[in-house]
Amino acid sequence: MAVAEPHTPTRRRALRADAIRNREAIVEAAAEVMAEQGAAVDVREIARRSGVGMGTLYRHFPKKEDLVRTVLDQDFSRWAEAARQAAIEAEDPWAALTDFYRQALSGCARHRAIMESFALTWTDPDPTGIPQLRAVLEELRARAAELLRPGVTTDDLVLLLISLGYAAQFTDECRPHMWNRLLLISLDGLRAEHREPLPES
Amino acid sequence: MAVAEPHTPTRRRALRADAIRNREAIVEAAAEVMAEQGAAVDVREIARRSGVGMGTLYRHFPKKEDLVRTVLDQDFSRWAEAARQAAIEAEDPWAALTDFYRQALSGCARHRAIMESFALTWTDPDPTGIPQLRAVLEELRARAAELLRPGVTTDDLVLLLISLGYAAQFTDECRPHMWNRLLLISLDGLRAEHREPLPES
Amino acid sequence: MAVAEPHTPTRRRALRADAIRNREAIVEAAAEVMAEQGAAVDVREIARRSGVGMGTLYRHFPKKEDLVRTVLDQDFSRWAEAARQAAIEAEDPWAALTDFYRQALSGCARHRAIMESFALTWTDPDPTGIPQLRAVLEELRARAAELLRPGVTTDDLVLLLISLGYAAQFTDECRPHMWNRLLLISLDGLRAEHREPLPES
Amino acid sequence: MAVAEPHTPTRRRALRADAIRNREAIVEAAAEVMAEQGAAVDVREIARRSGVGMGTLYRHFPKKEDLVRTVLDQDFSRWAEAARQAAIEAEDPWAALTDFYRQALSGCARHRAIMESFALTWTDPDPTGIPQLRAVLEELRARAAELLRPGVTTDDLVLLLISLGYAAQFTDECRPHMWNRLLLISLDGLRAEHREPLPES
DNA sequence: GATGAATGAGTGTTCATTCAT
DNA sequence: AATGAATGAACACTCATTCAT
Repeated sequence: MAVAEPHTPTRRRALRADAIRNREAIVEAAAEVMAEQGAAVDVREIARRSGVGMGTLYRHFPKKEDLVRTVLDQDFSRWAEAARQAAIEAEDPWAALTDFYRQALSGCARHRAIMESFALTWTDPDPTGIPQLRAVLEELRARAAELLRPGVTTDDLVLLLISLGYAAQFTDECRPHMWNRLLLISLDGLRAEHREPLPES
Repeated sequence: MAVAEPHTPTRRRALRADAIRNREAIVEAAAEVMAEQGAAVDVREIARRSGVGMGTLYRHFPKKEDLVRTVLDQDFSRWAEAARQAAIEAEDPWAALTDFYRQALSGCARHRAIMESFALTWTDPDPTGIPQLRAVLEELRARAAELLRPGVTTDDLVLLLISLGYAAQFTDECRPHMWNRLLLISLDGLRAEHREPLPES
Repeated sequence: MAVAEPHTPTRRRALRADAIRNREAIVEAAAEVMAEQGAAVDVREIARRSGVGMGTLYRHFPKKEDLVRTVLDQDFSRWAEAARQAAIEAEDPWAALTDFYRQALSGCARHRAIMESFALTWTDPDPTGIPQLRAVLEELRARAAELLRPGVTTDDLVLLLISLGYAAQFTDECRPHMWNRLLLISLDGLRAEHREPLPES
Repeated sequence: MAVAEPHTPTRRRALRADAIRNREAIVEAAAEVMAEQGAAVDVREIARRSGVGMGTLYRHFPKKEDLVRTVLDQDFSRWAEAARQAAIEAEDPWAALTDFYRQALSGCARHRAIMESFALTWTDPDPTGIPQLRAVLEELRARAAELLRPGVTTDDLVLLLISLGYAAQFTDECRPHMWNRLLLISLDGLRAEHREPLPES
């Protein structure tokens, strides 16, 4: 009697749906707290905010590190993708660069943990994280090559992002968008009209 | 004025000398370890390195925060002063600006806690800390006014310092002085030839 | 007796067959893992190995203790029965005793939980467990009475078994069958030629 | 003024005396609980019984394992030494063996953790623990060589001790000293009059 | 005044047991 | 009935701060 089968996919699905909802609640809560306070959060706080017990949290993420990584991977990717989209929608190569930074920095300003993660992933060969970002910047640099001063590397652009990201972050509360000025200044410094060679790193 | 001192002044003096020596040892040790690891250090480590007991440390600094502040005030001042000196010794206003940043960033790269402290003192009205820095940059800006693009504020210069300081710090281990390139770029962006107005913050 | 069953017997039967299969799978898996690791196992591990969910496991055994007891009862009985068989197949009373111990100890060496259980069931009036064992040893003792030193009680034989069982267990990995020597020694100590009276317990 | 010196040994001593008292209280409490319940104790229970806070416990023993080891080393040594003394005071080689076992087993009966430790130290080359014990038994065996059946090894004697120790332990509550009977039996099995060769281990 | 031992709330993590689906 | 996700009380361990000597 197939009807009585307890292993029907439908039933399974039902359970999973609930679990997935919980998992998402956990990730969402974690993302929220981590954006506010960085990665050094009490797991209990995450559990509380997501409305689940400790066990549930640990069922989905056996180590705190796993959750942190998951949130970081997700938020970092979304953030990088949003910035990439902003670049794509721009009209010209320079606007692409500008819009990319503007979008990215706006994200940095709101997410402490993303900024913290740079320190961890800077030397990390993991294809997500910095490398993902570098790839986008590499392309933007290629497209804007003629507008950029000679010798500017992709690493320069990455470091500039991180650097301004930090500024964006901690001015965000008291002086939101003050970083926009710094961005404009720095980008102007990247223009081709500046011929002075950059020092070896 | 000895009149205000109760009991035998001599004894007091002797003890005070000792106490001051201890206090200095504590601050020195704290500065050392905070430069390496930032402000989130185990107080025990500081006591150990300074060769005093926990009680002595807490007699001088009732809260960890007190010690951290003291160290920060001191190191921040020294750091700012060193940068100011570099500026003073420069030949022209632009070199003064450049040398100031170079010296300051070199300091940031080696002192984790100073970087961390920006976040704390950014909004702090305390005359030491950021305001002290701002005063110097204000002067440098005034001297270089004609070379700077219109609309550049002292706050821009302060934020640029903090921003590059962060870059300096975390590239210092793997790519020392990579921040020099970023510095050159940003400063070029500050030159008077750029006429595009900066946005309101 | 179908008369006592409420509702539709057919359905019930079907379900029960399934339930029984599950129950057996649980017990089997539990037995396996308890032999390896003792009774202090994660219940999840048992559920995993038996291929059932936690709910099913707890439906059959509301407390972990219930499952442990069930497994112990079963494995203990089988183990005792195997030893009894070895005794039955022996040629003479002394060989019966020897073979019983050899078989039993060989079982102890391979089943951690059985050894652990002695501590629990030693004082347990439950007819399975120790009493079951005692009954067999009582019979073996009776048959070998003339070969045994005066005053040897069944309890002595039971305790000897447990004692050697422990030795068997923890030498099994590094020095398998080293316990055989101890068994021979102890049994020789039980021979009738030793007339020295045993102390009151 | 040397009188004021805060680093005088006397002061140091004073503090240490207190600390040592605490340390001893911790070890004592731990030994007590571990004798009752084995090594798997809640550290909080130890802290509670010794009347100190968690921090104090962890100051003296940075890891639970450290405390467990300390207690085990101490109690094992005392226990082994007590047994050795009993052997020394005996009148003849056989009595030495008997008294050694009696004393040792009496200790086993009262100390769960010592019994547990056998499993850990059985293969441990550490000079404390089993090897210490083996050395004593080696000597007792040598002295009683002529009275022992041929082929008895020191390892046999060690394993016999552990084996009977287990029996002693779990009969101690309900049937104290029942193990005395088993000891007599086993030792009789070791006597020279038994010529049957022991199997290879 | 100096010392460093003592304190205990808080942190990451596990696991027997319950419950919604 | 079966599933496995959810629960939360423990547990080992850390560290800013206090206190007896």
